[in-house]
Amino acid sequence: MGDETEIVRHIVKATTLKDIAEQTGYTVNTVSRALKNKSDISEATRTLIQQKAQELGYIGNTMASSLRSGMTRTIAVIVADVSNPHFSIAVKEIESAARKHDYTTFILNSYEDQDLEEKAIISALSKNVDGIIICPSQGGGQNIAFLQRTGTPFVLLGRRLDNDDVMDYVVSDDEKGGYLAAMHLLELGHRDILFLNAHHSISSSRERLAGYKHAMEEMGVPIRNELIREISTISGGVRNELKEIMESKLPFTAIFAFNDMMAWEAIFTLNKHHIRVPENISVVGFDNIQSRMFIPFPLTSVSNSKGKTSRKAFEILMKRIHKQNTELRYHEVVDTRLVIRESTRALPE
Amino acid sequence: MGDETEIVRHIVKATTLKDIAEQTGYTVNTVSRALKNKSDISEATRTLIQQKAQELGYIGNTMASSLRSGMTRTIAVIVADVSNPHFSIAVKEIESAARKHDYTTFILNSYEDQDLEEKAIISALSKNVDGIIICPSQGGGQNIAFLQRTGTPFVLLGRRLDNDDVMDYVVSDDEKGGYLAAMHLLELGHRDILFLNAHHSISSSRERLAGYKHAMEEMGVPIRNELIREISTISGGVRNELKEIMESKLPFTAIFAFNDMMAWEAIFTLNKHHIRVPENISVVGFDNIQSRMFIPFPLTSVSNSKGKTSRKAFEILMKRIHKQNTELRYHEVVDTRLVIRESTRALPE
DNA sequence: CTGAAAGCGCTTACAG
DNA sequence: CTGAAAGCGCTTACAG
Repeated sequence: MGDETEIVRHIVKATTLKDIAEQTGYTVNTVSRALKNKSDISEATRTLIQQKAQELGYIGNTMASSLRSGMTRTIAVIVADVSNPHFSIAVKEIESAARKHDYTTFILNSYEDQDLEEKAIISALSKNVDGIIICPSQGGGQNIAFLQRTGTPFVLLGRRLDNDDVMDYVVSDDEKGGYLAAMHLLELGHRDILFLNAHHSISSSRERLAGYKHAMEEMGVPIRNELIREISTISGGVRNELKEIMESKLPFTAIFAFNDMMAWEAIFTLNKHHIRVPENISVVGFDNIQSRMFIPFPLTSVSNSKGKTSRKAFEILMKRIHKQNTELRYHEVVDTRLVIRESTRALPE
Repeated sequence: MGDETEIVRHIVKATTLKDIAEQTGYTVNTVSRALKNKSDISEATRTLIQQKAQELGYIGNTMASSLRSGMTRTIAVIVADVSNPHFSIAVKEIESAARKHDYTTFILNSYEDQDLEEKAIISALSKNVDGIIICPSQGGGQNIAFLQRTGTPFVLLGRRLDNDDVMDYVVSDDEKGGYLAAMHLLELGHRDILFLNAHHSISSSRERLAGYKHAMEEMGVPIRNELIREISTISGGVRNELKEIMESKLPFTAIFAFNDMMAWEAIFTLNKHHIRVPENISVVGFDNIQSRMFIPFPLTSVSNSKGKTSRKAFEILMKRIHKQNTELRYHEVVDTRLVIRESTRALPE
């Protein structure tokens, strides 16, 4: 331990309704009702009590009120890894929307691991959250099925599941995104397009692949499975795979990466091998992180409107929590579009 | 709203201690003690009760237990903006450490705004968090002073305050970092070093400036105030400032930016004006984000060990929560070092 | 080793 | 318009 200084410890007991009641002569009940602006309290009483609360620096004990009312005004967001900008932007947007509705947000990482995801869900449930926004981790939907059995409202964000017609979800139009990315490269003359995809248990991975294949077929380019790779989205996965591919001498002139971080890693790795982007290889990413940060490398990328997607997920969760339209499921597919920058160029004839 | 499907709504009431008590014939008290592995429960009873709990899928109600025990096993992390990788990495590390100690983490953004910071603190307090890790927002320490008066344990992360001898903090050695960055540029022959700094109410801003000045003085280079700029750390701030500087024709050959995001934005802006890094201008950043993400632009940057810093802050918070060493304050200054990449080069003679 | 009672700080439902 | 009582689901402190 570093520098350590002596202090006087502050011991402060939080003000409760009881304190306000004692100091105003009303009962705890009346104080509670006055502070919540209930209609059947006289104006004078309300003012008096609210002033006293202000004076004492009263901060309500949400825990206690939740225990009785059944609502915690708390939600949990469960993502693979907040340190991935794609998720941190979503978390920011959700926290921001939640705050405006007076909800507080738990953040939990699942690291694409089924066990950690289950723990995260249980952790959220034991905190009695009113609802959960979750990007289901790769590897299957057992945890989500469990979550559904508990009856706690939740919304899937960014990925859907096989049986998702009984759940709410907000996803991007990943098939269109995959199509746009591949078509862009095809139109530039590329034929050997390496797809650095994520695990096929992730719906967006499957759908982007469908889009890729669709574009290839439309242009009459045969689909070669050795060009389609499933890679860990964890940092370092692309580097290892790409090294192997280059050693195997598999020819390719363009890369379509599952997300921008993987695209960056691909470019980084290529550069290490003195291969230049876009001079030697064209690269397309997904997520358009560049719209939020001025990354100095101008990456062509599929934009999936994280702000809109996140806010939509929160809105739906609110509806679900407040039991509106309980017979309906909300299935939102947010449009994607291609943002062309300087990481892609035409293949020389 | 998009596609909407009818469903059967699941209504599930959570299992409580009472349910387990009824089904085993013991009282709620005994059930509680058995599940918490208290010593004065017979082995047979413990096993029976734990099996029944497992069978019923019992998930404890933390809220209820907190109300009685006074501990929520919940912490809050308050940062300027989780979508900034510097903070999202810290949040990830803290959440990860917290989970291992069975703590759950609230995330709150202050956006460098005093009012939002106050609301975030109140929100955390009303959730009865056991402790708070906070990166104090720019503009003064009134909110932290308020937080201290409440008696809730907290640790400052990344920034300290004037009166911080009465608080715990973990910061980087910012002065050393500023010194290393400036000295590196000076050794490369640069003299007109533009410092794109953050607001002076941020301690790390003041300390990095002190390091910058120290290096300049050591090399006998006069300090010119027009080269030292205070800029909003919000995305877009650098671009505007830099445009203005270029229009004013103020000459500079190198930039030292308060953080990597600002450095990236500077490079992005320079490139837009057809100025190349490092050919025309050298750039040094701070935070070394590149160690966590394969950003394809190799930025020279000051590394400040976010993993170590975050974990340290959590450890100290734990000590504070558990009232260890209450007479001492923990003041940690984590070492910084320069990581030289390709964004800096010697000034031509 | 187990139980009966009280209480954490609120809100709810009802009485007057 | 205000109050007295009960209760949310646990844990604590004590009794036996």
